[in-house]
Amino acid sequence: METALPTFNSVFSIDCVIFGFEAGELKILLIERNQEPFKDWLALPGYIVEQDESIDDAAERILYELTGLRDLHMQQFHTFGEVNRHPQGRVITVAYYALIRINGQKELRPVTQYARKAFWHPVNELPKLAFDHSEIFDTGFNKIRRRLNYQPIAFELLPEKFTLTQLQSLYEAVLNKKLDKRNFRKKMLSYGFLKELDEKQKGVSYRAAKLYKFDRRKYAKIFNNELNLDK
Amino acid sequence: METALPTFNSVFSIDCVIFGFEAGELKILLIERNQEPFKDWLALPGYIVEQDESIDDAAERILYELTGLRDLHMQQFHTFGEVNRHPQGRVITVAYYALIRINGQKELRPVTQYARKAFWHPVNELPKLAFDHSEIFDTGFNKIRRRLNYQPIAFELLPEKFTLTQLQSLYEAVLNKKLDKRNFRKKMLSYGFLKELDEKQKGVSYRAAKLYKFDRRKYAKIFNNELNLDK
DNA sequence: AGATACTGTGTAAAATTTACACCAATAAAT
DNA sequence: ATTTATTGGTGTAAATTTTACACAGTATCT
Repeated sequence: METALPTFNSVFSIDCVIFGFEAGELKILLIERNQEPFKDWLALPGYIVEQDESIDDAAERILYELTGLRDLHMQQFHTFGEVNRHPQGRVITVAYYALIRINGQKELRPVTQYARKAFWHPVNELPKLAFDHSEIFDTGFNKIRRRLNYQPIAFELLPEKFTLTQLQSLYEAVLNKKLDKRNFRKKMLSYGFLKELDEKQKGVSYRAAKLYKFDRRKYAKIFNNELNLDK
Repeated sequence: METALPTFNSVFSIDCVIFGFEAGELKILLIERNQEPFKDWLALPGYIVEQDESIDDAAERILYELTGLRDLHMQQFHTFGEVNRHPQGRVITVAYYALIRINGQKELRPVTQYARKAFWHPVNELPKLAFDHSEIFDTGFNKIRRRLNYQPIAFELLPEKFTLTQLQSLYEAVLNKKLDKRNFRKKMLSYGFLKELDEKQKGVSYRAAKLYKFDRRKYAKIFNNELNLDK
């Protein structure tokens, strides 16, 4: 395709802020860079968009190549376009987030040379990251904190079957505050999109809790009304 | 600056969704294009980012060049990166919105050749726009609709001094629904960030209403608490 | 049998949201 | 001067939602 567009030596990239939840703790996916600049630094998984792929496609591909994870539901949340954010040239990056259940089964294994390894790191006490990735992370964390209140993102972080206590501790981890147990349950159940299972938690050394499932269909009804929620 | 980055022939652009409010009606700023592709079509004001300017700076510059408007508080809301969204090559665009009081004083006058003219158009019954600008507009409109509930954007659309009825009709225009007069006033005033002036509306052929001002300082107090609003 | 650790439940008070209608004030028209 | 037209400005009661708060029940482990 011929272009009449003025251009300069410019690059689009994608950076991914991937949240996971494990042992009551919120974590984020980092890589150890194996390439200049910022070689050996910790960074968000991120790389350059190809000419023939949309940015949404690029986000999926890049995350896969750097971490081995696929099929996440990724969503863009902000674009970072300061002139000198990349030391080697002009790079504008579109940041995406996704949420995932951390699962011992899913191995984190980069399939490119650009990352030496990928691993989960608690969101608290994050080290300094390469480029402006610390800022990107902060922006992403604020975004999901807000979206937690009006999007069903919590359930992407939990196993398919979960207890109400697990759900609550996830909310507490994201919002960084304690919630009242009775009020939390009352409210969650009142929405009507949690399905109580005939099953209990296993392997705990105390009274086992009931398991619940997120009912996406029922949620959709409520969610479709969400835009005119404030009648 | 030398670069080791792989690149391709690619372009960043900015598109602006600028809302204005006039005569109880919500409007949007359009241009008539004077350049291929989509010559003579209506479009959002938008153009290409330069190498040495941040995307935020570019947004301001581009809006000025195409419409003559400056010093708006612009905010990015989404990035559009489909492969074929531009017929002449790969162009990824960052969309910004801003809100402004429409004011006969401020002339709309493009300072480049790329736009033949700029003008306000009611948001209802928008014609088909160039590129994917209709989609960009829709996304932006949904964004401000949501933000209206937690950001003081309404006041950017109104004159400095306004009546409660004007404020209400703005909310009604953005949310596209009728609100109850007494409840609306009660709630707005209860926030405490509206300052009642010793002045009344002029030039109306009926009982003049009191004028109010938005008190940004008081708002800031409330707004700083906004993140932990749900205690 | 006892210790441990978490599950699961209800109610009353407070705060917020909703629904709803009429007189007052002003300017324009007669 | 009177009437007409038009919007301004106001309160209350009912319904709903949110908040604060504590203890007995049950599974497991020793």
